[in-house]
Amino acid sequence: MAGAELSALEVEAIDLFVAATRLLGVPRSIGEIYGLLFMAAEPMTFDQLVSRLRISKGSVSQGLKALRAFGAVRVSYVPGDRRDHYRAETDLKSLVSGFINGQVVPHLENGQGRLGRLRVLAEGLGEGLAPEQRGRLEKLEYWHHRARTLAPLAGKLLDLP
Amino acid sequence: MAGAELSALEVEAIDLFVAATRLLGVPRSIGEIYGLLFMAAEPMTFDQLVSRLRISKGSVSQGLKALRAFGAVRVSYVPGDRRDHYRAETDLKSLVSGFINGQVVPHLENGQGRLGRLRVLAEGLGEGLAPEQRGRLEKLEYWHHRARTLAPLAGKLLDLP
DNA sequence: GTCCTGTTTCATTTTTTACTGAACAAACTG
DNA sequence: CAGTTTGTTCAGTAAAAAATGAAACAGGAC
Repeated sequence: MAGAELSALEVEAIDLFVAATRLLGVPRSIGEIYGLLFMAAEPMTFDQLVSRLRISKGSVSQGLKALRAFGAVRVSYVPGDRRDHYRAETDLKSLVSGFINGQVVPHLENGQGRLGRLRVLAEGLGEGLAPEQRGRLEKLEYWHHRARTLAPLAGKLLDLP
Repeated sequence: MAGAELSALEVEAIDLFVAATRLLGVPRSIGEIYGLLFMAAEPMTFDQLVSRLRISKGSVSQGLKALRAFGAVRVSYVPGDRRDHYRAETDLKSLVSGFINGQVVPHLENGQGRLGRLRVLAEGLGEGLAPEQRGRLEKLEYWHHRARTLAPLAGKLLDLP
């Protein structure tokens, strides 16, 4: 019933990606799934992930959903098999762009709303707003603009140097 | 005993920075502290932060420690006052560099170690390593190299466009 | 020295987040 | 069609992270 033990190589690779999830603030199980797929010589099925990683179906389902959402795993068609087979996307540019679009851009967008409200409050205060505060609000607008223009370029950046 | 209520402007600014902490994966209290300092017309003391934000001394102490660690707050000297006065650093380049150096670079450094172990394991396998796996390991080395060379440039990037 | 004042530390509690597993749905099979 | 396989959802639970507050500490002031 249980899948094969993980090899030392797989364990080490998974460990590396699990460490990366800390930095990125995504759940550990996502790192486990991506790590195993990354080292796999060929695409793996849902139940292989469950049995080899020994995590629940729920976690695998949620994890794959998230990974698909930002393009970090792809589904391969395998003739004669009804199950989906998953493989890791390994193009760095795609991964970075996917992450930015999935995790960062949405935040920037509702930052838009917050900034708007802040601007309204500031206008309401008129002279009640200290010059320092006015300057800070300008900084914020500038930061936000910076982030919004640079975010889409993050992937492309990897081409240049 | 309690500090003045937060103004609507302050609440909104704090809210914005608290939202940012989610994205960056740092504790909420750090966003509150930075947000309040950011909107403050002048530097604030430890106990002002405690009483106006109504969070514990422990949180303020830890939060300021972290913020100082990556250069997001500075301590101002105020003549005749024994207390430290804190102000927000608002130079975007400094903030970005500080964050990268504090949160990202350490991760990259111990990624170094993990990669080394992975390399050793791979060599031990010799022909037991599938060509796909060999390719993946090369990708990893490349990614890591990329990250290490680009990380220090992140701040400078903000000069250009 | 003792007494303040300002800050840090850390064991405990609270809150948040991620994981589990069983029930469910959809799609295929014979 | 009934039965099976494949994958999803979600309420409950477990684990991790953050906040609290009391105690300890540092360094002036007296």
